[in-house]
Amino acid sequence: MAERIQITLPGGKKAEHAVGAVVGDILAGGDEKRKSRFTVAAKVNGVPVDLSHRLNADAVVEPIDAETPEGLSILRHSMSHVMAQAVQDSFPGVQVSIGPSIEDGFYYDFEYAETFTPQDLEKIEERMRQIAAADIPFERREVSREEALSLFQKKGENYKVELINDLPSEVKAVSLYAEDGYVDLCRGPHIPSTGMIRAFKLLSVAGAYWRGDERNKMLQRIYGTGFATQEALDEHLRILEEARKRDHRRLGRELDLFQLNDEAGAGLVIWHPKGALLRTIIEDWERKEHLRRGYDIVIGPQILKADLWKRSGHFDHYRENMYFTEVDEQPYGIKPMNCLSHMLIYKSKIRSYRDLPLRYFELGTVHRHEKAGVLHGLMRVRQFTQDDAHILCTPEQLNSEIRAIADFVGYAMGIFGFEYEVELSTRPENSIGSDQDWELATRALEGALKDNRMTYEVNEGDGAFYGPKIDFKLKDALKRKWQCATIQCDFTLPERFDLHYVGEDGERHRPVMLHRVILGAIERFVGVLIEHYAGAFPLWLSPVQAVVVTVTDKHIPWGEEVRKLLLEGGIRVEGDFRNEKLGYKIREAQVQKTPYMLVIGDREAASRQVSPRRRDGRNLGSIDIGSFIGLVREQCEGFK
RNA sequence: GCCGAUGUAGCUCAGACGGUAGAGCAGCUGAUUCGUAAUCAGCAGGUCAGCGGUUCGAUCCCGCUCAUCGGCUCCA
Repeated sequence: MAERIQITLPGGKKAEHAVGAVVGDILAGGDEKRKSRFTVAAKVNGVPVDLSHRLNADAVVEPIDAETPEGLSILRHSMSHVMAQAVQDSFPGVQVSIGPSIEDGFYYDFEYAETFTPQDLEKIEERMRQIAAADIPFERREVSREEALSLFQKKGENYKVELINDLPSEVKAVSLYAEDGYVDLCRGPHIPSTGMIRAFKLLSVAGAYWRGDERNKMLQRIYGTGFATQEALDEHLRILEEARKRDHRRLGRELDLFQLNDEAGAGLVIWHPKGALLRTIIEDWERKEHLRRGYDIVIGPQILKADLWKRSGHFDHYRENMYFTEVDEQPYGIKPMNCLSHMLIYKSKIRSYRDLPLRYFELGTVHRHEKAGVLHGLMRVRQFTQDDAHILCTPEQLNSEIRAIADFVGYAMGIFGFEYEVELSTRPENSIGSDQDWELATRALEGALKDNRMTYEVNEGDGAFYGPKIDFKLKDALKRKWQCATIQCDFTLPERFDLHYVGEDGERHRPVMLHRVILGAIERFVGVLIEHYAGAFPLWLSPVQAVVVTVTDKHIPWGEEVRKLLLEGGIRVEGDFRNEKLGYKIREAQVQKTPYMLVIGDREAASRQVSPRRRDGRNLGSIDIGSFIGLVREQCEGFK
């Protein structure tokens, strides 16, 4: 006879669960009125259990709150169960697979002969609301593997059967979750009952490989999102809408920065004047900063003989992603990376330890044959320019070089207005190179991070095949993460190209090579910048910093003169002298997110001044041209 | 590459059981000369993504291709 225990649910409601056999995991919160953490008074068998250990049957019940990440994740995961039930209720013949919570919501993967449509999603949502309204308890039951197996075999749930069969042999029992007759294989934990499900929305259907393996069958994945409260859901949907408005593909067209044209080819960016100017501003900044930090600027050719790519190992490891061509019946590879010419520069003479470190910097344009399905605006393209550098140094210099790069990244992120996170990726499965080299390189990277007192996460086995790496992920205004800077340690290429330097001892030694980028691909970085600033770039980056706006035609002569004076003063300025009302021209400049609008009317013509209006709507009153130029320069120097 | 959806004017989108298409904004022309987010009027604008098939006739139905969008896989 199972002992039964009474649990207090949020809102004071009582629920009874059997200890051991049936245990509901408790989610507190979820009640709109409760903002503070809610404590559930419940113990099961008196055993406290870590919720991360979800196979433990004697679960209990630490207070969880839907406003904490764990609580929200449990809520969403429970929603995915309810969705699965709703789908199976509405569409007979659907097989379920798995349905976890994810960063912004949840999903569940289904196999079904028909394709789910947006109308189907509404139907499923409706059924979910019914299940939620019925306030059905989630009940946990432990059964033997065999029992579970026969249950799901009988139901024809082949994916569940596969999951059970693939459990490690020492697992003797599995847990089931049931809601009023509906049973699913799951580790839990879940909310106590479906009544806590209030705020959710199904968002989209997409294909997804079973178990994430492209050799497997593709299932239909339904994505949804959910929150403890309607307000939180509304806020999330608002952020999604905001992200849509900031989409760099949309703003790129509206601000006339670039185009992606299918006549030109997929993944090939055509930069319009303003976009090209923005890029140029960034590139000029890069050159200046690299020279300041002791880098040498170099330039290599776009194509190199195929033999060279064979020697570097790219032909073996990267051929699928390379473009090839032929010149005078000789095969050539179009560069997907910039390292090779840098190696040849190093090899062009005998190097002494006194020459090291050598830092070769190239704004290198590369071509990579990315699969058609992965192309995305400026974020994933087939031709792009990296702010690439290769540093050749002695093993002893590794630490200080890596630290300097990390500092450079931090400086750059500050200048462009981003926060960032750091990840260290270690040796992958099929890597090349000796254990000793990997050890040295990994220690060097990790040591430099520690010496710089940086916090970082470790991604085991996520490094490049030739060496470990540090990745920097920047965070934009909407908290989305983007890969930008990376530092990769490489012993292989110096080996393959037989690079050496003459040491203090007069002997030949092998240098180490660091591959690194700071902003990464300029294309992607511009895309991220556009979305981060929603197109309203800081003054120093704005392709057009000011627009001269005349009130009527008779003010054009002074307007022209102002524009000329500003151009001479180094300001990126345009004139809008069209026969339109002032309000119309202000609106247009505003939509274009131009930092300054200089209104020229009777007053300004008489006093030979300008009246700047900032894009935030503030008017600065009438000031002299010289003062305005000084103002702009000062802001630009401070990267404002 | 895979699953699904989509492709109509520069942009956002209507539309016709198969009989070669519209609206707003943008553009152009004219009027207007105006003080900080949209002045009025007129005009022009389209191989309905491309190629092939079915049909008396295809932008619409079918097939292929290309591209885009949402994901998956990939990003050494």
